[in-house]
Amino acid sequence: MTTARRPATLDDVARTAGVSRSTASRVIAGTGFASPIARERVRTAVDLLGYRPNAAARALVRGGGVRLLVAVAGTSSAVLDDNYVDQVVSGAARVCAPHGLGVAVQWVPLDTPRRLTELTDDRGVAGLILVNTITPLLDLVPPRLRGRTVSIGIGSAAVPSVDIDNGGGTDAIVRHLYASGRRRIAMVTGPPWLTCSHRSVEAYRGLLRDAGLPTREVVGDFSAARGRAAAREVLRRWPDTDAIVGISDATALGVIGRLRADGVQVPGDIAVTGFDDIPLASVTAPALTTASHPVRAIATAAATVVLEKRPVPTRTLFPSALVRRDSA
Amino acid sequence: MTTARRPATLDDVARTAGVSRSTASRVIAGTGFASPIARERVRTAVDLLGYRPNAAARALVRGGGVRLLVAVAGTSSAVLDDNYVDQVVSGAARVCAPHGLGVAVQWVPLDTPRRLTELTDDRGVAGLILVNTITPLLDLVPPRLRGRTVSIGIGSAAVPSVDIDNGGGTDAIVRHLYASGRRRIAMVTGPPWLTCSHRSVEAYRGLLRDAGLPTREVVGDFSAARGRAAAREVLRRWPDTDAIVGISDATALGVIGRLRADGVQVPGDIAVTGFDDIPLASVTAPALTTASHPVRAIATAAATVVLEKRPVPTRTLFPSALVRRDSA
DNA sequence: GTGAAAGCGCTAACAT
DNA sequence: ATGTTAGCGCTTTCAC
Repeated sequence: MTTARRPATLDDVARTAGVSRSTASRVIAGTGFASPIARERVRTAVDLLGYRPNAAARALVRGGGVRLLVAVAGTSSAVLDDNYVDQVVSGAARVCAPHGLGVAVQWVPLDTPRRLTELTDDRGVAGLILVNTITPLLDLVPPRLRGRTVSIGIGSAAVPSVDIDNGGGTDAIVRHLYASGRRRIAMVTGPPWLTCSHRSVEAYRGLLRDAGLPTREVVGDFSAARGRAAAREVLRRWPDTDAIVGISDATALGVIGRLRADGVQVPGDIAVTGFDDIPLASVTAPALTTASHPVRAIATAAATVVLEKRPVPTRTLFPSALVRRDSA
Repeated sequence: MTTARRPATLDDVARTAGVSRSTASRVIAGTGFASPIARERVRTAVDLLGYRPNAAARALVRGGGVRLLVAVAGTSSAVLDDNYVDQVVSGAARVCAPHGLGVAVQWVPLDTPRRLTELTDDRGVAGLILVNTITPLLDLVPPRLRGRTVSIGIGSAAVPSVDIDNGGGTDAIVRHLYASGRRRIAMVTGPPWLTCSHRSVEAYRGLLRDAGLPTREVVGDFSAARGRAAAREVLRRWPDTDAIVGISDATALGVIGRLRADGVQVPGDIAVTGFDDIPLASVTAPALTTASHPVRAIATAAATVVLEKRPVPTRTLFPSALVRRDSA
């Protein structure tokens, strides 16, 4: 038990283990050779002294950097005020903690993607998680960070992506709507620039086309406020709509709020669906029919990919499952 | 414009500025003396080269650490799966980013507070933000981190606290209820061990006592599920209840869900209030009457205190304002 | 006011 | 298999 004082250094460990620093370093870092005896003695010394490698020193010599950067693209820095981003950052921070790494989050202006370069020029950046990416951004990832970058959203040849299968989730939702007899189905989409939300829209279009049904699209932005406005627009343009697919749970909640204010019954007159399955989705009235979106698991996977920097598939899709509740 | 390659080091800056490393270091770190001319030349060199100090090297020599640790106390690691924690971590990460620092988050078991010591023994920890603290934890903060620790919740002589004025918020809520004619007011509290939630309960008790009204308390845990169960319990124990104060918005939503399932009108039969003013509070049906809780601002303040490590008041309370909507 | 020199704690050749 | 030797990039006495 360390009595008090200065945390133990590698030197202390080596000394008490009766080996050289190099040997101690090898067994601790798990790199290079070491005899079983040496290994054992070092191990003992380590937890006798309560030794914890100094992340800064390690990063300095290896040039590995000391924090994971979560770079979020968007039109304003307000993109950072988002529960989705919070979850990604927090999830990554959780994975990083045991590795002696931290997480930082910064906004990358959509119209000035090269701002990303300033961020990644910093030697302290050990890895990069891109959120809400667009292609120009992907191409700006510096060679130094190759293999240590992952995108939550669309990827590229050089940047693997980890994402939700929103196409599949939307597919399940629209099928459910269709199966329940809905035929005049509208959709409140995400912002057009956000490439990864296109898959949802495409799933919606594909299904309706196959069914010989016309599409009814209104642009949204994931927020409840836009959901409200979108609902009004849908009602105005297509008064006979019998279902509205929201791009997010917040959107759906906004839609429902607006509909109710207009005296429209949900799901009686119009069925409404969300996407995300936020914790509150089961508590609202009516409880939301939606599709799951395991953001936390995705963030964890993304951070893990960056930390372990071992080869990964270009694209990992987390399944999205239909969650049937009362709103549709 | 740096053309490509290896990021500039302090040596590069010194060389192009025609001064010694020491001088360059002084002007960049803003420490020590330097002639205006030297200062100027270094400045120029810095942005000519796009120089960014290497956080790891800096941390190594100064022993300052390289990441902020958010330590969250709780009964299980599930405390980390919480929107509140997410916001704190994300907010802190945002503040840290420009300083070349990262954020890590870890759980501290409530029954093994000394686990905190293992975390803070790490030289990489530049500062500490305690969340959901209890007194034993406060006393475990090592001297090394004095002045670089802040608690979101209760504090101590050695650890300043930054927190929400939940006493004030609850006060406003209960007064509002009373003013609307409610007299049989129940409360769903937070977990008893969580000291900082006591202030809410005390405000509730104080007001009711002053009004000569009996208290009706049920233990909750901030979750909607507990809110549901608590609502049932309230109804069973005090069937004539006409208002329920929830310790959080999620709690209130759970309460409302349960009440509605039982055919109870909200706010007609029973008024229900939350606490937090989450984004969805205005979208639910009925829209939630609640008290604001600027978690993000609090997290930002906490991280700032830690980073700037300048003397701060022992206790900073962020005001909580009543937000009147439809549920009460 | 400025520079020379000595590390911070660790890893990675390079011997041995 | 293990030890010796250089640094990684920066800050900071300590002389000048």
